[in-house]
Amino acid sequence: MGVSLRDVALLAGVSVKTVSNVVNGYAHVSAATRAKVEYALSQLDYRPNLSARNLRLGRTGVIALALPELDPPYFAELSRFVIHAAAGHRWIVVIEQTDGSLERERQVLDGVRDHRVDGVILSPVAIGAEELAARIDDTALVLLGERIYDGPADHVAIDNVRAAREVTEHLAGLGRRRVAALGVQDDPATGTAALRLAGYAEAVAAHGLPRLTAAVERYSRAEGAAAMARLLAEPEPPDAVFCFNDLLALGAMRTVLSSGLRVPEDVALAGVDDIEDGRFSTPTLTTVAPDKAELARTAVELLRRRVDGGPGGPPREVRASHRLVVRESTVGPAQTPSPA
Amino acid sequence: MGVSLRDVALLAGVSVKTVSNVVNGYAHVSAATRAKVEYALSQLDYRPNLSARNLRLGRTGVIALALPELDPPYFAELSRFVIHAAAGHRWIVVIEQTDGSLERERQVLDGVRDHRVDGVILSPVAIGAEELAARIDDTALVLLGERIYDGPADHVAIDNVRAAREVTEHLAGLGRRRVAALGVQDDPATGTAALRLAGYAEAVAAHGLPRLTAAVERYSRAEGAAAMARLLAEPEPPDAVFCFNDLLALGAMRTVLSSGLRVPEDVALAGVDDIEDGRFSTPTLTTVAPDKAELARTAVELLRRRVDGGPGGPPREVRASHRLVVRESTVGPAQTPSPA
DNA sequence: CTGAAAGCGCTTACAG
DNA sequence: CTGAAAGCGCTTACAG
Repeated sequence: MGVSLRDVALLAGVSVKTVSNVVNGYAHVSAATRAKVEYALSQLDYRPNLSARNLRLGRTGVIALALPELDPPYFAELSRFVIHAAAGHRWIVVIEQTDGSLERERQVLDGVRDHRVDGVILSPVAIGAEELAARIDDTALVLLGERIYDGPADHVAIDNVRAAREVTEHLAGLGRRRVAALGVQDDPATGTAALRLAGYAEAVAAHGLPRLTAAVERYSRAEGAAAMARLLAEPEPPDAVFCFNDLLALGAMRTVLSSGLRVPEDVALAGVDDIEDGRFSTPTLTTVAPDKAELARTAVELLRRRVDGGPGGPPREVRASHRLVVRESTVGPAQTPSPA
Repeated sequence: MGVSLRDVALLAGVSVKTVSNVVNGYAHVSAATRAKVEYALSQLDYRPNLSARNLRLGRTGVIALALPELDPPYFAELSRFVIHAAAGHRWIVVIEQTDGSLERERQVLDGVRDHRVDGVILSPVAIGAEELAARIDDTALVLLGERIYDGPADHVAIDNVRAAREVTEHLAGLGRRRVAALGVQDDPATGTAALRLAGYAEAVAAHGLPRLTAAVERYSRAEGAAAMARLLAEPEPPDAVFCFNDLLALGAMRTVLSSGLRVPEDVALAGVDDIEDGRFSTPTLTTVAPDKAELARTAVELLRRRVDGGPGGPPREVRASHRLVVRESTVGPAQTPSPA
């Protein structure tokens, strides 16, 4: 192996403890001793062995971020923020892709008991609140997403119902009379689709508008495109569509445009997530932007509390902020730079 | 802490060594002993402490995947494959975002010496071959990307010159007479832009076509859009553009469409990377698809060799395969499903 | 086939 | 302010 504390101690003519003190920046080391040790440290180019330190300290310095998949833009963007936030706590982040499988989600949770990671930030898909409650005795865990609210672990999410209501109201406020909701799913009451549908329903009811919905299996461009095609095929197609995420909206946009209709003139479109793609689509996409940095920071801080403080009180439900970002897909081109 | 080998040994009435043998699946354990041990193991729900095992074994079970950023779709998609490939070697993957900073790249490389990770898969931006050679004495390292060829470490990439030639030839073969290259940069001879420009130059020269180029600072949609605007503003604009990656191409597409021109009728567009976005843009995007799974698998295997085998011979230069995927942005709609 | 013991490198009471 | 020693949990020669 490499250079150990013992090697440094030998060279500096002090004890291992003293070297450890210097390395860890403890006070109460005489200037002379410190100088000797620091000289030896640099002379030998000492690097602490993190495996040893972690064994001693009973931690790993690693946390897991478990997502269904990494490549949907929303998850990739969120991951970036989580990695940054974790670095601030001297944690490195292992990305675990669960593919939404129950078995994989269980494995990730086991990572804590295997001393593989100090804690887990999980965006659950398959695992239920009951099983979670049963298996996370001492597992530091923070939940993300819309799957489990008021569950057995800390949870951070935006206010989905309010966000959905706001987008729908924006659409209605533009004078649209047939505002559809695209992305309905047969999920539990606290699922993403259910919450966004609830917010949509509140808004259309308040405006006395009809309720139009299109269901999907997955939140992908392809499903968004197909669902939009079904909406357009109806006798009275919508003049605005609130898509439950940006990917669906981008797929829907493709369908609208390729059927010769215009966005937003014929159909206004809005999504959720504020992924980068929507800023560069033609037209650019109106969306709900969750504060991803805040989401990430909060999740990491909650995890830090659990790791440091043991059990530490009942699970916390935290709301992160969001804002409506209005772009061309609902209000038309503003000052789009017209090339040539 | 939790349950240790010693606790299991006590309960089973055997030595720690024997429990370790059973846990690690060594042969030569009598059936009776094995049964006793396994009973105790499950009774106590034993979990090996990976920190301890790693300290003893001198490894961490973690590798780093260091990329400039995670959210460009190409990197997100590639990461997913790397994580899968690494799992096959019982490695978990820490994603390190370097932001292209030299300091961050150095830190990541230090991770090996800190016993934080067993090895690093790095897509370098700032660090040069010379510095790399100087600092990677015993660091297991595999390079990705186009920045460093024939450097001091193993390297995997597709054949960029050939790929660029193939796309350009596809464009020329369609009868386009003014094929531009979008994405030129002032980078070293082995940089992405230089290699793709070389392939492009070979092809246009072979077809007796003029050489038209547009430079960019970064490979983003925004820069692609801006560079395309400059090309369209020229007296004789191109009728086809080979964009050095898909993001640039998607940006360019936005510019072409919003200036009232058609893709591919007026301007054919092609990119590189085969990111998912290009499969759902309007029109869908012709591109060079690197075999990302092969890239990832090869990188992980090379790393495994270095970690297991010590130095193990001179650096290897490996080519991963790619293929041209022809879509609407060069040949027009084929059987696009026309809704309603 | 199984056991007793050493040691990986670190941190931390406990003395002095 | 500094040192000698124990111990985190594991694996591995070395015996028997």
